[in-house]
This record gives sequence, C-alpha cells and structure tokens, in this order.
Amino acid sequence: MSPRPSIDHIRRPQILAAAAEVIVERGVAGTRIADVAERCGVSPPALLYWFDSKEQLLAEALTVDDDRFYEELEARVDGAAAPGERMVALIETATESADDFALWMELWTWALRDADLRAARERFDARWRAAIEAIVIDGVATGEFGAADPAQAALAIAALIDGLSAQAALGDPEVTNPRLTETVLASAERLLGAELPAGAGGRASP
Amino acid sequence: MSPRPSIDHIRRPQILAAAAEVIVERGVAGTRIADVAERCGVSPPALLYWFDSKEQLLAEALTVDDDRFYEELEARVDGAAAPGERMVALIETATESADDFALWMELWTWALRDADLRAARERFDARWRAAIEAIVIDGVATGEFGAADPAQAALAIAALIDGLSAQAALGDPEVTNPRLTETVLASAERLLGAELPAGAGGRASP
DNA sequence: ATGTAATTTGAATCGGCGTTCAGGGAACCC
DNA sequence: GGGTTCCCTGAACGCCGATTCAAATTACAT
Repeated sequence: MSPRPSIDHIRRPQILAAAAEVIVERGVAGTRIADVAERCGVSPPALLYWFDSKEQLLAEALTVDDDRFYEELEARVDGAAAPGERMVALIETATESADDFALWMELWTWALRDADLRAARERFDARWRAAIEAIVIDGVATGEFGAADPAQAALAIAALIDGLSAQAALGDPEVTNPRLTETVLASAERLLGAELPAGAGGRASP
Repeated sequence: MSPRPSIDHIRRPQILAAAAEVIVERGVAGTRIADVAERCGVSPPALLYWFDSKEQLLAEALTVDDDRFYEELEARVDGAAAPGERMVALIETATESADDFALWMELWTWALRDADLRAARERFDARWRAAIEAIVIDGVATGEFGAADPAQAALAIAALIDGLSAQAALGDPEVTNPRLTETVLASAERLLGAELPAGAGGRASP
C-alpha cells in the first residue's frame, strides 16, 4: 500500500494485464473501468491517472499480448532446424492455447470500427504470415516441401489456424484442442505437399 | 405513419432487418435502441412493444440472416450436378460477399458469453460443415476427388473460409475479395486432391 | 356509432458508469 | 524539516440510454 510502489514501467503493464484478463472474462463491451481497478486493487480514478480514457486503456490492452506471443513463437521455432520441424513447432505453438484466442476475437470485432486497432491487427498479421511464408520458402528451396506458392500457402495456413481457433474458443464440441492441432497439421501437409515430422505431442497413428 | 400498418409477420422482421443493418454499421456494443427505432421510423418504445428487451432484439437480429444464406447456398449449389462443380459453387457463394461477415464476427464475439447465441452458432456451423462434407463424400465416391477424410476436409475448408473472410471483412489489403476466392479454391484443390472446374468468375490463368 | 383490442408515442424515471475535482499521504531533494 | 513532485483516493457530477407509464390514435367488430 505504499503510495509510490512503482513507476511507469511497472504500473502501466500491470494495469494492461489486468485489463486483458477482465476482457477475456467479460468482453470489451462488458468491461467497466471499475472491474479493472478492482483487479488491480486500486480505485477507478487511479487508472485514469495512467491512461487518458477507458477507450485508450482497452485498446492498448487488446494488443498487449501480441509481442509475448511472438517471443514464445520465435523461441520454439528457432529450436528446430529443418523447415518441416519448424513448421510443426509453429503450428503447435499457435494451436496450443486456444483460450487466448478470445482476446483476438475481441480485437477483430473492435478493429471493424477503429482505425488504430485495424492497423495494429494488420501489422501483426503481416508479421505472422511472413513468419509462415519464410518457413515455406525454406522448405521449397530444400525440396522438403513440394512446389507451392509460398505466399498463398502461408495465407491459407494462417487462415486455417484462425478459423479453427475461433471455433475452439467458442467451445465447439467438434473442435477440441487436439483435433484442432491435428487438423491443421494434416491440412498443412496437403497444402505443402510434404510429410511433416511428428511434433512434441505426437499425432495419433498407432 | 398509420398506427396499424402491419402485424407480427411484417413488423418483427422489419425491425430485425433494421437492427442487423445498424449492427453492421455500429457493432452490437454501439447499437442503441434509438438507432434501430430511427431506421424503422418509429419511436424507441415501439421496439419494446415487439421485443422484451434490447438484448433479446439484438440476439435475434444476429442470427436472422442465417437462413437467408442457406437458401441462397442451396439454390446455387443445386444448380450443379458434379461434386467438383458443386464445391466451386459453394465456395463462390460463401466468399462472394465478405461484407456480411462482419455480422458473423459480432455473433462470434457475443457467443463467447451468451449460451443461446453459442448454441445457435454451433447449430449453424454443424449444418454448414455437413453441407461441405456431403459434397466431399460424393466426390470421393465418384473418384473425382482423391482419397481424403471427408469430415476433416470439410472442417478445414470451412475454417479456411472463416479465417480468410474475417481478414477480408477487416479490410486487410492482402486479402481482397478475388484473392479470397482464389485462395480458397486453390487450397481446396490440394486438400481434396482434385482439379476443380473453373467457376462462374473464372480463375486467373491466361 | 360505439366498444374493444392492438399499436404507438411523448414524457418521465432510473440506474449505471466514465470522468472530474479537491485534496492527502509518501518519497525525494535540499 | 520544509517544499516539491508523484500517485492515489472519496465523493460528487453529469450524461446517456434502457425501460416504464399513461394516454392517444387507429382498426375492427357489432
């Protein structure tokens, strides 16, 4: 309770993390400033000391996880050398935690009407697709993947992951988390014209 | 302005259509009862005469277009006989109007926290996947498509369409409407192990 | 004509929530 | 140890928007 527990570098991220949590639970539309404040253990006006308005706070919270995801992705993908292994690592990283996807869906919906959020999402997606495409180009060059338009294949794989993750996040009984990963891997094999190595989880095949 | 312009069978659908329009423009979160009333040319309390609450009205509006989509789909798919042609018709119908997808994204986001909407969405998606799967089964049976797990292929194609449509709806410059259709068609060919016939639009290949 | 039910309205109510305001306590500097 | 700055609080403000209510207007039956 010390009145000066921290500075910008501590307080702001702490608030943003709390906001992201509340958004996942209640949605952007249902998130009140008081909810975020309560989770931080402070009073509502305290948040407005750090952020100009609720809208700005939530907008920042919606994009705060992006970099964290990227760091994890790079850490796991760089652990593999061959394109096939890297592709599997990428797919598994992206499909492992379908819960986080709720935040993405909120971001999408708000991006429909907010130019800044739209630009932020676009930037991230371009980066994401580029990461996939790089692996595809690599695999095609080594001959490990069959010939394919790398840009188109990357776009398709990214879309596949998005579409399936959305359904998993919505709790569709047909799209459980293992089946999500399995379907993306199997589809990627066909899209890339390649056999992908078994990943950490190991696919079902007796 | 006549006080009895219509009965249930006219008034309710009219209000729902207006609500859907407003939702596309402003989002569910930004839609006020007064907005919908204004678009109908009536006063706000008039809407509450036909619907118990704003929440109920918007929930119904979010799912009102589903059947219309299905009717158009069946009309166009039934026009073709061979599985390949039917698949192309289905894909073109689904990817043609990416604008409507904004309503879907709103539905998804609300379905995250509303059990009724979640169930409605699930029902529709099951129907949609079944329609795709039926074509795949057909194509595998006739030998027109290569061997594939029909359920998995249908799931993948549906997810692909969802993921790409979302980006198109968000105005991603990399995902224009023609490229959306083109990518789904090309990916479907690989997923199904088949050459698909050229559709109405005719794919780019000089 | 007149009574009745259906539909709509203007005005009022009511609660909720973002934001503002006027301080107040703690650390840091001198 | 006094001033300054930073971070925060409780209370109050003000607005917006859903909902309610009582009354009005119309259609229809008789």
